[in-house]
Amino acid sequence: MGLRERKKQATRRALQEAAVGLTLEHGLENVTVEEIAAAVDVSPRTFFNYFPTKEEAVLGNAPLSPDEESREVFAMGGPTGDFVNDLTHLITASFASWEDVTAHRTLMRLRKQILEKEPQLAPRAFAQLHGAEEGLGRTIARRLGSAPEDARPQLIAATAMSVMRHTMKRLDFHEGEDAEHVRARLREGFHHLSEVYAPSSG
Amino acid sequence: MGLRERKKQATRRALQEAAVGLTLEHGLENVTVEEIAAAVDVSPRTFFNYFPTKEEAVLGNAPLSPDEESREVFAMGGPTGDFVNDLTHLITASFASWEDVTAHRTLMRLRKQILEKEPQLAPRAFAQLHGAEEGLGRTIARRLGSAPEDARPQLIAATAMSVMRHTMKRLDFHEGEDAEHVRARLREGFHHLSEVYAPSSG
DNA sequence: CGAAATTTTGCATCCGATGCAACTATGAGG
DNA sequence: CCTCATAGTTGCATCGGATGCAAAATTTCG
Repeated sequence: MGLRERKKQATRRALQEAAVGLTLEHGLENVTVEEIAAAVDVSPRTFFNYFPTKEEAVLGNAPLSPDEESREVFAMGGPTGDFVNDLTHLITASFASWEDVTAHRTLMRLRKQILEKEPQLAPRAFAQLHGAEEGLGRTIARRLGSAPEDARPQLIAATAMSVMRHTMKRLDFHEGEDAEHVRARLREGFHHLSEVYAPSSG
Repeated sequence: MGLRERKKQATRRALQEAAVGLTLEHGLENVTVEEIAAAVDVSPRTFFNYFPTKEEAVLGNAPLSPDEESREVFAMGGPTGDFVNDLTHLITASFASWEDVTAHRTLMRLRKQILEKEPQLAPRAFAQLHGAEEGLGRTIARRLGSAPEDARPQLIAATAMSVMRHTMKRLDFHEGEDAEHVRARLREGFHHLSEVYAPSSG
């Protein structure tokens, strides 16, 4: 990787960290793009060459869609044959590089703190998960062999994302949390659902 | 109701309709607050006396939380004794006045069209449901007698909101859709979930 | 009618965001 | 090393959303 590319990565990272740090310190509304840019010693205009909005610098914008191979495996009935368990594999495959997430645990933790302090940002954070929802529904439809007008796959995708969201909310991004750990938590969540929503369980 | 109050309601309604109409016609980004205000023959500044943001005029801001009595009934094990069925009652009670919703079917339909055409607005629309989630979780916790550290009520609330969202997406806001109709659709949704997430159903 | 309360409005201002053109740094080839 | 092409940075102008404030205008009520 050349000098040019390295500098870009460094600037990007620095802007994210400045955005996160300043937001935690003063609150999102009391931090201007001008300040963030100044902290990194870059012009305000450059900030917008890296991030389309201030919020995106604060929250990050992980792409969040399972790779083609994982989708194919899931659609064909794998990897284990158990629907719920396979679903947890598909979901965790969404983190294009889970190592990346764990490598930046500190940043993730700070972002979690921000989300707790600034509820206005929550919708924007959901938008990422929601973006993946439709595609997830299509993959589920393939596995189930559903007719196109069957609404169930989308429903399953929507609730699965809820479980994912619920699970992520309780992650603390420390060492122990690898993909298998997350899958275990997801399985727990799905299990709770099957208990609660079973007929006459109240 | 005095003249003053009536005029306010009229202005509010007119602004919403102008916002919705212009947005459908030209797209959200191509409609300015100035234009919306001009269409209602009101100063731009006045627009912001009614709505804090342009988006809120377009999407509306129904409060969306069940009334105290409905929460109490649910927490105490009613109204039917079946958990899932009672949950559908609690959720539909969230529409402080369902009549209001049905009375403005046209506006609701237009908003639905907007949400399909302008995906950027979806997160903001979810925010309303998300706002109700935590409170719903607490009510569920009361009914289940859960310990405070039990995460299940929040999980149930989150997925219930997903089912609600999924259901609302398929409403078309015509005459037949009263609260009981919606509850039936919700029950269907919950039923699908119990089937799918049941152990070894793949 | 006239005073009090409430709304509307204009004005100034801030800040996020975008397009554009000039400038600067990097990378590749002779 | 120098030069050119390319990519990235910067300043500038501009737009539009949003807010605070104080001066009109309007409704309410005595």
